[in-house]
Order: sequence, then C-alpha cells, then structure tokens
Amino acid sequence: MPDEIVDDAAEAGAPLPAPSEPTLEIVRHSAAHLMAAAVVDVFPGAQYDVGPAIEDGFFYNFRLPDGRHFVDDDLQRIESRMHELAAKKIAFVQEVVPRHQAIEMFTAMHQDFKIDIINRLPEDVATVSIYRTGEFVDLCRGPHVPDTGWLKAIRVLRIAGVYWRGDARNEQLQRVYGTAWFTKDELEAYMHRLEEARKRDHRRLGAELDLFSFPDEIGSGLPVFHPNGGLVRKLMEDYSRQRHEEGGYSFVNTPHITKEDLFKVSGHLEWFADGMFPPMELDEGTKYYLKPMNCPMHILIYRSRMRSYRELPLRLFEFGSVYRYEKSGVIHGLTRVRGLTMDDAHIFCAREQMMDELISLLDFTLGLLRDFGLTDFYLELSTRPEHKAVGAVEEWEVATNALRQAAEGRNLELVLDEGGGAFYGPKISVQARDAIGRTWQMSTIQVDFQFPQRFDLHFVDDTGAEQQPIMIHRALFGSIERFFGILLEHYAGHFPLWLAPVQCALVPVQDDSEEVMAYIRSLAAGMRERGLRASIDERHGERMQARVRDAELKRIPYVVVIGKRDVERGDGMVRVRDVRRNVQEDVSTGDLIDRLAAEVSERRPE
RNA sequence: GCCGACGUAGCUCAGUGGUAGAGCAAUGGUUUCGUAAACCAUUGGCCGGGAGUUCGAAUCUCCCCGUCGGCUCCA
Repeated sequence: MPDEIVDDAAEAGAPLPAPSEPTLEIVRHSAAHLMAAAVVDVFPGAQYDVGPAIEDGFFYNFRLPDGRHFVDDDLQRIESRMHELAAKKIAFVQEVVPRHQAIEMFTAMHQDFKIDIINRLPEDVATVSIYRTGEFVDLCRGPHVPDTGWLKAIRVLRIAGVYWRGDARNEQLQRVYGTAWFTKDELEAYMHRLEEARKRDHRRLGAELDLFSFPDEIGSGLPVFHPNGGLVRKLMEDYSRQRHEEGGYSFVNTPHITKEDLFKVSGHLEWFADGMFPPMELDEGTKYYLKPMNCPMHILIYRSRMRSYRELPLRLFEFGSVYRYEKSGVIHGLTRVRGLTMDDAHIFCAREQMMDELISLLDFTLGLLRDFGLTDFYLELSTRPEHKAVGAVEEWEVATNALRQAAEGRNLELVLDEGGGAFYGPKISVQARDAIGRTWQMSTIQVDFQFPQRFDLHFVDDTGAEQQPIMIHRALFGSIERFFGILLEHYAGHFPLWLAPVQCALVPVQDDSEEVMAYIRSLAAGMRERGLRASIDERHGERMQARVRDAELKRIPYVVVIGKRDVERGDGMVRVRDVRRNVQEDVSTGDLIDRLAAEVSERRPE
C-alpha cells in the first residue's frame, strides 16, 4: 500500500519549510533519524538507506557490518540508545551544501546508500539538504522537530528483512520499525489499539469460538471448518445462492483437476504457473493440474454447444474450489490460503450488453455486501499490467473504459491501480472498510476479451451471423474463506443474528428442577419451529452466573435465564439479555420469538 | 522464497544439560444458587518430526514441518 512507498526524491533536493507546529509526520520522520543515529552508535559501521514516516510510525533500512542481522534483543538496545539521545535534546540542524561536497562527505563516512541516492537525483539539482543531529548526518529535505527532546513517546517495534529498493532480486537489508507520538498517552493508546486488533484477529476468534482450524497434518493454508464455522459458512452460501438465483444466474459444477492442455489454452501455464501446484502425472504421462481458477471450465460449459444471442447474457455461477500455490511466507489465516472456494461466476454476453451488465452487476455486488453489514466502500480500477498481459492494447482500453464508466456512475471514490489488472483483463475491485477502519479487497469484476478468442467462443446473432461474446469474471465474496475471516474481524466475533451459529442461549437458574427444564425445552422447540437456533445449557451443576458468562464468551447474541419463579408465575414473561448491547429486558416468550425472527429475516447487521 | 522470533497438556504459558509443571478446559463428585468464573478430586504430554553432540537433551547443533511479525508476491 502507499504507506510503504519510499520516495528517494523526498529524502533530498530542495528543503521544505518547517511548519509553525511540527506534525505527527514530522515527529515520526525525526524519530527515524534518531533511530538511525542510535543504530550507528550501537553498531559502528552500519550504513543507513532510507527511513520515512509511515502510517502509525516510521522505519529505517540498514546494512549492518559483516553481514550481521538484527535479532530481537537488538530492539531494546536501539530503543534505549534512542531514549538517551532524546534526553540530550540534540538540535536538528539543516545545511544546504553543494552536491559534490555532499558526496565527498558521505564517501568519507562510508555511507554508500546516500551516495547512490544523490547520484540518482536529476542532473540539474546542484545542492542538497542535509540534517545533522549531533554526530549523525543524513541526507534529508526535512522538516524536522527542533531537537531530539521532542521525541519522548517512541517505541522500537520489530525488525524485518527487506529487499533494497523493494526488488526481490536485490540485496536484502535490515529494516527496523518503530512508532512515535506526541505524548506518552497517545503511545499507550496506540499500543492498546494494537492489542484490541489482536483480540479480534480472526485466527484467534476462529479457535476461541470453535469455527475453524488449520491442522498441521493437512498442510499450511488449508483450513477445516468445524460445525459452527460450517454453519455460518452454509448460511453465507445459502443467502448468496438465493441472491444469484434472483439475479438470473445459472448454477454449474466443475471438477477440481484437469489435464494440462486446458491451462495451456487458457494461458494459465504461461502466466500463472507460479501460482499453481505442481502437476500430477498419470501412468501414460498425462499431466493433471489442480485448478487455480474456474474460468476455463465455465468456458467449456459455454462451448458445449452452439449458443444463440437469445441465451445471452449467460451467467454461470459456482462455489468453485480452487488451489493456489502461495509462497510459505505469505499464508495468513483465512485471508491468504492455498485452498479456497470462490463465489465465482462468468458472464458471457454480447459487446452491446456489456455496459448494462457491468452497471447492474456493480449494483448487485454492493447490495450483497451491504446485506452482510459492510457499507463503507471505495472502488479501485486496475489497468493493464505492463509485462504480464495478453491481447491487444486497444481491447484493454475498451474494457478499461467500460469498467471506468460503470464505476463512475456511482457515488463512490474511485482510485486507479495502474498495472494491477489480471493477465487477461482489467478489473474493478470493491474495497470495504471494516468496523475499525481497515480496508479489505472484497469483490472483483473483470472484463475479458481474451478467453473468448483463445477458446474460440461464438454465438449466433439475430441475423444468423456468428459473433464472439465477451466475458465478465466476477467474485463477490472473493473467497468464502477470506470473506468469513473479514466478517469475523469486522464483527469481532459478534455475528449478526441471521449468521450467528447459536442465536439464543437458554440458561436454567437451577438445573435440578424438571419443571424448569421442561419449560426451557418447550421454549427451544418453539424457537426451532420458527427457524431460530437456540442452545440449552444442560451441563449439570454449573452456576447460572457461569452459564451466562460462557454464553457471552461464545458470542451468543441473546441469553435467556429461566428459573422456578418464571415457571411458577405462569405469565410467559422471561428476562432476556442482549449481549451485543449489554442490556436486559423482560419480554414474553411469544414476543421474543417474533422479535428474533424479525431480526433474522431483515438480516439486521447488529 | 527471504530476514527475525517461535513450537512444552485441548487453550494460555513456566521450565535453558540431570527422567515434566501451573491456571483454564475436560471428566467424576458435592452444591441448586436469579444475570460474566461455586467447591473437591481425577485425568491429561514421544516437550512439532528426524538426525547429531553428550554418561545424560524439552534445554546444545543441523535438516525438515508448522506458527507469528515483516519483505517480496497477491495475476
């Protein structure tokens, strides 16, 4: 994302005027300098590359002498030295020096990266700006805080190996990340935010709520869904199917493996081989591949017979499981896996139909996402990748413009992702912001002229002539696994009622009364009749308080406690605890069931 | 794949060269209590896997598998 972009030009050239009040960005950039100064102190001979302020903090990249790598214990040493330097209130002093003089100076200091950065500046840059902080000198156009005494609320957070200039073919440098704030309170608040985000991490909630797991025996990036997770997933799929049925989609099914030829024709083996599992070879020498995408199979369904213009748009939908070889270091919970199920569809239509289809598709997409409680979106338009792309540039332009037009009709921010398209076509991604402001890529909609050509697809138009259809690839959840994980984090485990695996916990005050238990069982049966999912806490001998606590920890949205008094009163009233709002209310069982049923049928988000 | 940190009971973790521990969970019992943790007892482990060093390895070394934080990638 943009916060990682390192702009060398911003590190040198014309100095920037200091604003009257330092901003958080200036504090962080100054903290980066302070950290580099500390690293040079602690590791004499260390070379420093670039060190910008980023969202929530800063980093600096280093090359340590003798090929040394940072280890975790170094973090504390660096931070301690930073605090020492901060306490000295060393001034940040700017100088503007001639270019050649700067090169001589950094040459004398053996700072190869700085020399390289200066050499990359445009020829007409005659002077550069440097900043001194005591002994430490950095090429930088500033501005900075007046002195290091401003840098009290700092913390060194983590280390990383990073490729020089962000290219995996280059040498790997050592990066140190830190965070900096105006005050210690803000720093504490930030650390607290990190902790809160950790608590809603879907990997943690998945285990706590018994939703899914990643057995080592199966392999990295290959999740299994437990009964409760499977139920949520089924509810998601059921609703998606219903919407697709209403949306004019046809349902298809395709196998998980295929002979290699299919992926030769599609171009996947040429362009996507890195993302595919290695082939299985059969006795006769035939190679079979696990499919990384469903499109070629849907194309074969289209091509199984001659198509008429009357059939178009033909929308083929499938929850299609695909397998992608993701590098070991990138696998992450449910959001980056090696086996996933896409809510995948391919729309075959005539060129004239494309625009209408894209517009209605975008509506359909946003509507579905909103039904799952995601409401804050922006769109991203990804254009032709410079190197990895098939097909004529003109066709890419037509497709890109069609997507742009469909997107612009909306009241949503549209950002450009230059060169981020698939190898076969440009795409629109729907990005959603979650409850704590993070953005996630959700749906993708891709226009494709290539596959119809590669697979020689046709339909007969109203004059009896053969025409080539165009294809739209689209996945709205993206992958069900990923969407599941995002929803889980968005709701911090508190699914909306219609998705909650257990909607209402029925808790006896004391479980030794057959009367009470019978009452609870009949209430559960009444709920079940209305399609509601209630659980009865039948553990023997637990205290009611413990049962309530357990129900809340399991994120069961409603808890009803029932004891002798309720049964003896005979008025049908019970006390309901609304866990998500943390309120209690007396309500009749009939009303309770009606209310829950209404909340479910309206798919209320909370 | 790369850099770093890790892997001990279902979960969270302690144990750093001398035959493995706590809390929670689970199981059994006692208790029957009105809205977030009753009490007692019991069970539970090839210390991720393999090889090596050592009289002796959870502990040291190497290789593999997996997890976590980044990087690269995410078509």
